[in-house]
Amino acid sequence: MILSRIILGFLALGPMTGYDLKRHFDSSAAYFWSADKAQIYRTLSSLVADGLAETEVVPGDGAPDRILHRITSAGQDALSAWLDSPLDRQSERDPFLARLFFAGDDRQRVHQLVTSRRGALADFVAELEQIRSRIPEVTRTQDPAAWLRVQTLEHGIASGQHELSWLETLLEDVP
Amino acid sequence: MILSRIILGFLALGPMTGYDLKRHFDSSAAYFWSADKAQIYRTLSSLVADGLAETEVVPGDGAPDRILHRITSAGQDALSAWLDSPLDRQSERDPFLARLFFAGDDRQRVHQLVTSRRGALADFVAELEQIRSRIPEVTRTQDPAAWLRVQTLEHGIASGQHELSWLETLLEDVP
DNA sequence: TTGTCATAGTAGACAAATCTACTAGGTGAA
DNA sequence: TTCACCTAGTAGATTTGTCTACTATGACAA
Repeated sequence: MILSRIILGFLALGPMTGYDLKRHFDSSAAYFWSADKAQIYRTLSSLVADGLAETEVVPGDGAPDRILHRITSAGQDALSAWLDSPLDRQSERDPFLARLFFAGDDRQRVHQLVTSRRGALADFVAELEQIRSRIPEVTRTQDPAAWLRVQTLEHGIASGQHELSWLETLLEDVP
Repeated sequence: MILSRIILGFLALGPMTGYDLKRHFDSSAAYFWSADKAQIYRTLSSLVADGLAETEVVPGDGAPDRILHRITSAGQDALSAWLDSPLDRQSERDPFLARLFFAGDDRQRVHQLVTSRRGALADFVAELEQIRSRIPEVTRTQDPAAWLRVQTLEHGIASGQHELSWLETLLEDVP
């Protein structure tokens, strides 16, 4: 499934441990995917079982061993196949919109809901901007892959801001 | 979980069958939630088991019976409790952004990916606009609950258009 | 008249996601 | 020096989600 392909995508950027991957999901990938720790480790195991990744144990003297995962050439092929496969219809799922849809005619409830979403979203956008600020400037010609990653991040920021401004107009209409 | 609350939200608008719910998920709820048919029926059973909904069998002479589900007062309470409970942190998941992030420096691949997303998204937005066009105009003072549902739909349309225009600029940059 | 679509619901298998709770050592602060 | 947090990984249970395949009937079109 998709999580395994995303993990392959990260492994293609360099070998890493389950813990490294978890940090990626919580930072650079936060605006397009999330993953549970247990799920990451389980998926790594299945990638190794399928020959799409291989492991190398880096002994941590005293500290727990690090299990580095490296993408294999079969893994590269699987990643490419995924990237080139047709997009299946996206099922949009937005828990906030779901609530708002049913919030009904209770002005107070709507106000509270919108305000708390605004707070959470503002925090999220701020986090993305933090991540953005730590990435050095690149042009498309210099490093197309890095440039593309920045584009997706900036889109995440822009669409967050777009929703924020919608929330503002909602709050004006429901004072 | 959330699906059960969304179903309660629909039942609060009027009693309906599993089939009715499936149609709602495929139309009016399409921009904020999707649900599998089997999942809907299973969730309905658990709502009844928990006393949050009750059933009434409407015999279809010849045709299969319709099992109408009606929200109970305990169900109303559960719905209210959900609407007023704190929003948990939203985990954004976007399979298209996930692919784009890893599409790397293959210009052709990026172009193809963006183009096909544009096609699918344009179709989706067109569907939402179709749904919008079938809803009569309401002002907030006339019917606040209906007005709010229209607002969420219009936000779905607007954010779709926002992404579409981003895809356009991407295509200009990656010709 | 055969086929397809819409209605209405059931059953089972399987895959994926989440939650909780562990082991185990290192670092830094109150 | 206790407590919390970070690193690194494992184990198990449970919940959700998805897919496939069924039973039935009515309506409509080729």
